[in-house]
Amino acid sequence: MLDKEISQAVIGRLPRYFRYLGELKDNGIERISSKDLSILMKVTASQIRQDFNNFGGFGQQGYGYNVEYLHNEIGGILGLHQKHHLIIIGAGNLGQAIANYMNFERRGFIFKGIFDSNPELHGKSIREMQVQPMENLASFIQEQQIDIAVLTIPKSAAISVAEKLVQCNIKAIWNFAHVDLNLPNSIQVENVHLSDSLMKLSYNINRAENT
Amino acid sequence: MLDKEISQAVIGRLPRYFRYLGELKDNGIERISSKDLSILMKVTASQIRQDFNNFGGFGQQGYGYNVEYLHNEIGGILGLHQKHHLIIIGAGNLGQAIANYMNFERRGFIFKGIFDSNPELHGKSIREMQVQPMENLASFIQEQQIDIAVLTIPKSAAISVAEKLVQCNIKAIWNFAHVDLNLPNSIQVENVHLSDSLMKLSYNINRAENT
DNA sequence: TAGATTGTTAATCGATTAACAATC
DNA sequence: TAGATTGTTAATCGATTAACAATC
Repeated sequence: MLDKEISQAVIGRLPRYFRYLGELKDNGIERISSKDLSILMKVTASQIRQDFNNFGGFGQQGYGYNVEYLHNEIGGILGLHQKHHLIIIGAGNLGQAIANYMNFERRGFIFKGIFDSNPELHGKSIREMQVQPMENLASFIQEQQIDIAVLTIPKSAAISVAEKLVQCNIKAIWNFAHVDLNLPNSIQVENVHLSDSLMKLSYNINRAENT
Repeated sequence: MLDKEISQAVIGRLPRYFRYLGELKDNGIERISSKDLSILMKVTASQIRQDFNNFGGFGQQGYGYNVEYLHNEIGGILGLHQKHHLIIIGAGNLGQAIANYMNFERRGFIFKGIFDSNPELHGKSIREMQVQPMENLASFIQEQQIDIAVLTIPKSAAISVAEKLVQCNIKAIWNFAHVDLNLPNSIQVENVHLSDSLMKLSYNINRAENT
């Protein structure tokens, strides 16, 4: 991978390509042209070819793209060929949901532990893991070589916990708290702001009704 | 609201403005200039003014913007002054988490019911609501005037359920299933694809390590 | 009034789409 | 070979930023 910077617009589309290619592969489709894929995905064939060519030529003139090969390449670009160790901080409903929804394991995201500041939850078993107190956090991250922390705690706690995670040399934070984390650029942050998403939906309902 | 179409890029930023303005308001700040807000939010002042002026002039030269007024206006644009009735379909971990994480109520999204196809869950109580069988869906939507359905079911079920919802005249679907729903344009769909989000994070971890 | 800051037009930048020569 | 389809350059479109006159 060269260092020519890929735009986040392109990155944002890669998981969707990955998903469609996975489905094609599961259906036994061997090859597909950018044109056919564009019809399936409702985007332009131009965009598909431009996107892929950010990472090199995956296709063949007159043939198209080999589905399995391309699927695998995009998986690699997305970093899915490496294993990532992750922990969940916040054992409330959302934290438990994510722990249990570990379809992610299939993609190399290994659930290693769950933490909460509430003593009542300590020792409670979630997916064969006992909820740990926050005091264990630093040593656990180091010992278990944790890459990713999932933040499913209220925003009041999120900022200070995030700073603590940075000190523990975490690589990335998957942030479900409804607050912006201002962390060093070396820490990767991906936000899932559910209420923002719901408000967008609300806007679009409104707009549809008033036109 | 006029019909000059606002780009989704702008809409996507509104909830964040709304959040910051809410916090300023809670902190007793009365007014703010686009410049100060731009520093706080780490965007350009130009963008802020352009964004707001899509909806009309909310500020005053030489003064800036009144925080409370602007907060309220943006809330209105986002449709938060109306009440929305929502149901959750899929009473698994994620569905339960969303039902319980009903901070949303504060914004006018009223949780009215939860459904699941699994008979073992029927009657189970979630936030004082009993899980209902799918057979009740159509009549319930009509009687309770449900606007929004939250889909927290596996993708295998999501497409057929979504089609059923369309027949029931639902207005909008908040889709957590990892599949694209191809529905009529009159139905508003907002996707939350958690695994896409995690893959983006994975890409950025990778990129940070290889540069 | 003078200073501050908006609303808005113009300039720039980046992303998407179209076109086509290269080539399988 | 002829047809198909990529990789890539050029053209277009849209979004962001800069600039500044209007005005509080």
